[in-house]
Amino acid sequence: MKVTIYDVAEKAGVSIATVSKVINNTGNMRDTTRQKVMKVMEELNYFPSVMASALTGKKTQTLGLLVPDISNPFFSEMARTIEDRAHERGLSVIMCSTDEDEEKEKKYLELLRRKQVDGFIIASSFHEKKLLEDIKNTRIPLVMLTQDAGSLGVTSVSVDDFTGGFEATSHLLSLGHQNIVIIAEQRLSSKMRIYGFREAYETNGYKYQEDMVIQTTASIENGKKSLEEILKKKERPSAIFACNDLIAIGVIQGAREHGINIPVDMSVVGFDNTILATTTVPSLTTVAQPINEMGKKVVDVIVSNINNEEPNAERILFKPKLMVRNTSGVCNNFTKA
Amino acid sequence: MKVTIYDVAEKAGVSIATVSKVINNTGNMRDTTRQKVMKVMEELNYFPSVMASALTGKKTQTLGLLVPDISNPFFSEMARTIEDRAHERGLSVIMCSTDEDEEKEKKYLELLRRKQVDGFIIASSFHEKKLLEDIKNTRIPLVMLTQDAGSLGVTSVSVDDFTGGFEATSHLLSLGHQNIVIIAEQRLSSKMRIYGFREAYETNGYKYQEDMVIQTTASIENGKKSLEEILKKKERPSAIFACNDLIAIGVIQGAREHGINIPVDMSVVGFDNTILATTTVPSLTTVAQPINEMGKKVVDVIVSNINNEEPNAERILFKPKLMVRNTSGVCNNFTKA
DNA sequence: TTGAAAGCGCTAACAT
DNA sequence: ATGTTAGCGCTTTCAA
Repeated sequence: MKVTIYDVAEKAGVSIATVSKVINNTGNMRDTTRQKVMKVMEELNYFPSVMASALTGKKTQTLGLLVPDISNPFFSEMARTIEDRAHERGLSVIMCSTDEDEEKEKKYLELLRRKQVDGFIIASSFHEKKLLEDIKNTRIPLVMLTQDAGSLGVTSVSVDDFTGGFEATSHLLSLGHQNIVIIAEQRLSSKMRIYGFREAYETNGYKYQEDMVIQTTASIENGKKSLEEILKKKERPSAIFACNDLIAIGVIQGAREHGINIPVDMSVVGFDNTILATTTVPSLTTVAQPINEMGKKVVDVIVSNINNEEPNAERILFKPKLMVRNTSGVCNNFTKA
Repeated sequence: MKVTIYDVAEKAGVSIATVSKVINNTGNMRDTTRQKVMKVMEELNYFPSVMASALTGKKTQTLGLLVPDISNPFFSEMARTIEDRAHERGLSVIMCSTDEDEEKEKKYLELLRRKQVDGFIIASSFHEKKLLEDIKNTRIPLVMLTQDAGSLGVTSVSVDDFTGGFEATSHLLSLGHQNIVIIAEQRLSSKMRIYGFREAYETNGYKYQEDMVIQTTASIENGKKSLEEILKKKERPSAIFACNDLIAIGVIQGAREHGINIPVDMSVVGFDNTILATTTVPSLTTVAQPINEMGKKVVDVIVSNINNEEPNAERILFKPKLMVRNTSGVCNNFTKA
């Protein structure tokens, strides 16, 4: 059977209270006693049960991470840094892919609560804000990642999407592109990128119009589909700003199938700077999010929330960085199909 | 405070035993009682604590998944299907990236044991086999993924690496390549792929030599480095068989930098068929592993092990599928630098 | 410096 | 059909 604190206590000839104290490194006791107990724990190959200690009010030492899709390179790269940092801080992480599906969001949240995770990192955009409020009211630490917390009053860590969109657009404009289409997701972060686009666009004296935006969700397939839609327009744009790399790559693949030369006939810029951006050919001009720093930061924030109980709601914005590569080039005025 | 079984019992005017019975859907009771209790649970927004029930000997309903690196697309894609299937079966999964590092393997295993996971899925190749034996002796269900269980006596699910290597090689041979170099990892699966290579190679009357193999670990960077090493050889191979896509892509990138035209000057075939294979240009000829089926299977196996207690050790091999794309072409006898 | 004992939220006999 | 109660493995006063 499993070795328990009782076994250790018995073999060491002390009480379980004493053993507990050495486990938690609390209380005072003779050094020889501590040594003795430690030795026995070693011999018995004893490991305290997280379950049992959690039941007495201590932490479970596990975090819940909700992402839209762990197989999306952006999130798997993010998950990796989160995992590493969490382990450094003594926490494990349970990952859940929601597909931005309302049912799953609810189910996973509930599940993780039942498992008494010490805190949540939410990188999936929640439909039902009430669920999050509920978490907050229960005083379970909660941090938003990759998105703003809105009126929720918790801290959020994300990239400065507005600036990212602004810079991507400025880059395109500086290359002479005026007829640009944006392919965006239904997330707040995408909206901010669009605002950034708009700001840059209008500042340059052009007129932003609603129909410059196409909505979709993140996948290569959807990138292709969006391009098809774009090609049906009377006027073909000279550049496309995709709100993430997956979509951008779909566009590039679709373009190839249509014999559209990128970047000669059309420029493309993505967002995220995942592994795919450097792996595709031509390599993708994209807006980099500092994934590693963001991942680290988000666990540092949640850890401090867990320890301090003080839900100080900040908005932490990281600086995006435009990575100019080979899918963006000067506009050749190729505006007719 | 957190609402407990007592709160429910009190408000419903029954004992906690009754509440427990409705939670677990066991025992007999008047239907009206069940209804009443359920209603109260609803009203109180009550969720039973997994901690507490696990402490009484029930399952924690969580799985431990050990992979080398969750940010490697092969593993993140695998993790996604595992996660989905696990959730279908009522389990969450804690993911840990070991980097194939002995320290981390040990640490994470211990951590997960303390958290009383119901079972382990091990996709990381363990240095210290004893740790795994220990798990097995403790009767915690354990399944190997992506690798053979060796003498461990547990079930394993993997692709038929030997056949995969064989087919990749046959493909290359049929294109006229004879001077082939393999870039492999230090894992058993790579070894099997090499054996497959060897079988195909020798069957065709060629002589396999140790120096046809270069060892490295999975990353684009290492693929590049390996190519550098290869280019230092007196004779440049006409084809390279990389034991996974990441390495293959590194080779392709390196080749481009050296002005080597793929597939004209050199053919490359990878292994895994991750998203990167279709995303790179030219698209990568690679050996596909049926990631989705494997992921499903591995959780089905672990779930049945958890339920039946019977550690029936099978070796489940999935069929690989060669995906011929654009990095492999006929040999142009380009053997001198 | 050490130990006894109550309690964490739940399950599972065993009673009633 | 329902309730009483003894644990599960640990933490934490409070006493000794």
